[in-house]
Amino acid sequence: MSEQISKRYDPQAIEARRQAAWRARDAFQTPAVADGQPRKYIKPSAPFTSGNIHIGHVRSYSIGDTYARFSRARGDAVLFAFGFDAFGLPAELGAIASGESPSAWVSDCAAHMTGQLERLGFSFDWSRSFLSSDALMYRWSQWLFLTLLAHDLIYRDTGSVDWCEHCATTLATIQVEDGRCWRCHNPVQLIQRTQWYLRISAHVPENDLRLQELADSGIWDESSLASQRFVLGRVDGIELDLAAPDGATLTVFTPHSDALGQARFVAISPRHPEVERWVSDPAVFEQLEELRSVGLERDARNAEEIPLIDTGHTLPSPSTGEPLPVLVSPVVDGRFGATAVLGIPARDHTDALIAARLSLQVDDVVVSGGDAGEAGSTGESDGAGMNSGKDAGDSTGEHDAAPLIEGLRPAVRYRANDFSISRQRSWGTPIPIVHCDACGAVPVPFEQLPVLLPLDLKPTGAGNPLAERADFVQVDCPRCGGSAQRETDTLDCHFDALWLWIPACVPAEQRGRPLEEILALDDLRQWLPSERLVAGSDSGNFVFDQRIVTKALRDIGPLAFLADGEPFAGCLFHEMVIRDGRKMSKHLGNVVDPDELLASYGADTVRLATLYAARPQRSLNWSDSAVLRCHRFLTQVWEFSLTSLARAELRSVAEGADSEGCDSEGGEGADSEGDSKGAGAVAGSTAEREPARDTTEHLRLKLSTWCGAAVEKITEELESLEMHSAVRNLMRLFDRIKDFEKRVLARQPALSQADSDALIEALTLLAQLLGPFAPHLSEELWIAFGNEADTQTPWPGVSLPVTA
RNA sequence: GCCCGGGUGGCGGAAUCGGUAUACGCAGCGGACUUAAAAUCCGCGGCUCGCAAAGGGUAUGUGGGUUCGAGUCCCACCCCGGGCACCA
Repeated sequence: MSEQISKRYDPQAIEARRQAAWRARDAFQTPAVADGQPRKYIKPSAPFTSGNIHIGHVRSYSIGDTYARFSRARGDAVLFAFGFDAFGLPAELGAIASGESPSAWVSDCAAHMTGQLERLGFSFDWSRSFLSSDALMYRWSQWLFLTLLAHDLIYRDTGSVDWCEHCATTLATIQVEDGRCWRCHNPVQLIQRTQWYLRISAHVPENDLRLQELADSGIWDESSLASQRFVLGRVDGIELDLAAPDGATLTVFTPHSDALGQARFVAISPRHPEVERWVSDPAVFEQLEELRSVGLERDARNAEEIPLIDTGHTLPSPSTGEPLPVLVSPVVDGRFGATAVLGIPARDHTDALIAARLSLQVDDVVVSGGDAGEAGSTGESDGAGMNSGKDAGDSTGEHDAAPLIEGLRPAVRYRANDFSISRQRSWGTPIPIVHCDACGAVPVPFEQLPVLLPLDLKPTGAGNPLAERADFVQVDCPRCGGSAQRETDTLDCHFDALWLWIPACVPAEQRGRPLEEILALDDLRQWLPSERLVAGSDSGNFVFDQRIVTKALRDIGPLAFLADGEPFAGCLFHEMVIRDGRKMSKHLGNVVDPDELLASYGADTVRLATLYAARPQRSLNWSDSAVLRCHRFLTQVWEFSLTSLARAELRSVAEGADSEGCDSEGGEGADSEGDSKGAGAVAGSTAEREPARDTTEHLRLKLSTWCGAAVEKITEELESLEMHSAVRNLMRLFDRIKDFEKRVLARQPALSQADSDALIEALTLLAQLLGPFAPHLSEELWIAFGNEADTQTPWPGVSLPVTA
């Protein structure tokens, strides 16, 4: 075997050989789970079909793949597969630019990216990959839409969108340049439209509650938890009911339970269910309507700019009875959700700014740095927590030491809001709704799914190509049979993502079956929940909403087997790859091209470098020095291993005949043939004479201790996905192995048989430990060291069952 | 404005529980090998005073604090990056 392998490290040849072998033995096929075998569904992020893998993908999948390979080596059943997120605006723009249909564009992109990912050696089960734009996939989005709609978790409401009159189309934020259309440069206007919304509020408190369980489980990474807390936006405080002179009451909230006497106004969210009761004046109502239709300008979010409407009504202060003006402002939404709050300028920075705009008389403004109102309580969940009176000793709360106010009760508010899921675009999942003049909005019956999206759409940027297709739009009403029109809005990709973590659990050959049969599949159930999600830190919102919808589907029934309604048992959000301290972008010219790196150094080096350069939770500031370091490391491991192996083989050839046992350590008088440099060489056919006394046993013991420590440490680090430390320990182990040889040779001219055996054993262990990190090199060395080819290399100390 | 990260040599960055700051690599300098170059290997490198050696002084964004001891913990501040819901 070893003659076939060049001692020079040639990653291109090695990687081509290994990848061919993996394909031949279908190495990453998802196994059927055996009784008692741990199963792990490792969920990578779903890349958008942009056309190219970028270095951030390499980082993300290197972490996930290392964990997947480690898990297989320990004998776990592993499901590691993904799908492309193929719907969305960039696909339309790509199709416009290339003159293709979006479906052709995304399938070209997916094919190219798949080739890049295979070249990188990621161990995905490719038989399970998919595009979210496949009808077999998006019918699930339609099923989900109808299911949630039937349980009142989807509703219609109005919202505002950017509209270009000239192009007769809705524009996304990135299509608006300085207030003008990207295509025709005419001014953009905001218009009101009916939209579909996802109601998350019913499950938000449970998402909060479960967060503590996830934290206790220990397999949710701390920064992932923090991001979930941030999206949740929990604020603890108190609430009470205020009654206006005319009898109308309003429940108001505040986090500043100890400063009620310093309340100076009441602010209501424009989305508060009872807001209209407080805007009786037609002029004020008009302002409210305008506020709702215009939405929030990006630069008008801060307290100095944000719209305020004075309703002219007042409510009595909870402690003094003084009248407090009642305002309507979206400033409430961004901090506490669609609720009503007390404005306490003396304690709250934002409230102080608003009071200043209203020229309200305020007591001494003592704004504490803590500003508990901001939902920044990402630390401990009770960071802003204060049961009434908890902070009463605070010097700023002296005004109303403790007049007990009736009806005061602890309360919680969440910033997480319902969101719009419909888009006026042609390249998306069609919303399964038919609009009938007689019956209104009628859901398409489940058995008629999927509502197929025409594949030959040619978007131009103007109008809505889907709405212009009579063959799509004109249908009979499912209820009355009369003539009707299909909904021409499509679902936002965010909505597709709510289900898309599940299809990888369904074997490809089962995917065409009726939906209810797939939901009953054992295959589907045994892999859920996913053992670990590995995704970019920008996925926080997606994951939050996946957690919401999983709970909804548990309650409705399809996912009832997930008792806690959590899709991911564990989660790691990694940070992005940057360069020169900046996010990579073509504009800045600081993009790293994975293809070039692959051509120069090979996949093992590139993967190892992304793992080594920074801990996953930190941004990786790209520098070539990490690649050079890793390349040198792998080169040296390769050459040192094969050279040592060749010497050991020479030794056994030379000694094979005359020495009785391979551990024979007899012999006297050191032979002085070793040369000063590669002294480990066994000189020709002259057998080395072993020294009379074993002067290197302590070194072998030390080496063995080092090996044991490395296995222990690296195993722990892989379990907690601390890849950067694991790589450092691999490098350290290699240094120690080299050091062992150096020290032995400082004492005697050549390695004894026992030294040689110990060296080969340590190098074999190193090859084994490298498996999850540099899988191509690892497997070639593992075979070179005489182990069985074409099987999964086991983790040290693990014996894998022989699979037929 | 708000949220989350960061700030250590010429550069990327190490430093487990608060215990020899600057591991490892890049660049640089010196050497080996070579006709030469490239590649590879070995050695030396925080700054500063000192011809040099020996030996001092000083240093982890800034200013305080806790401690026998702080890159690490606490308080205040400065600067940089990322995010802030029709991009995914």
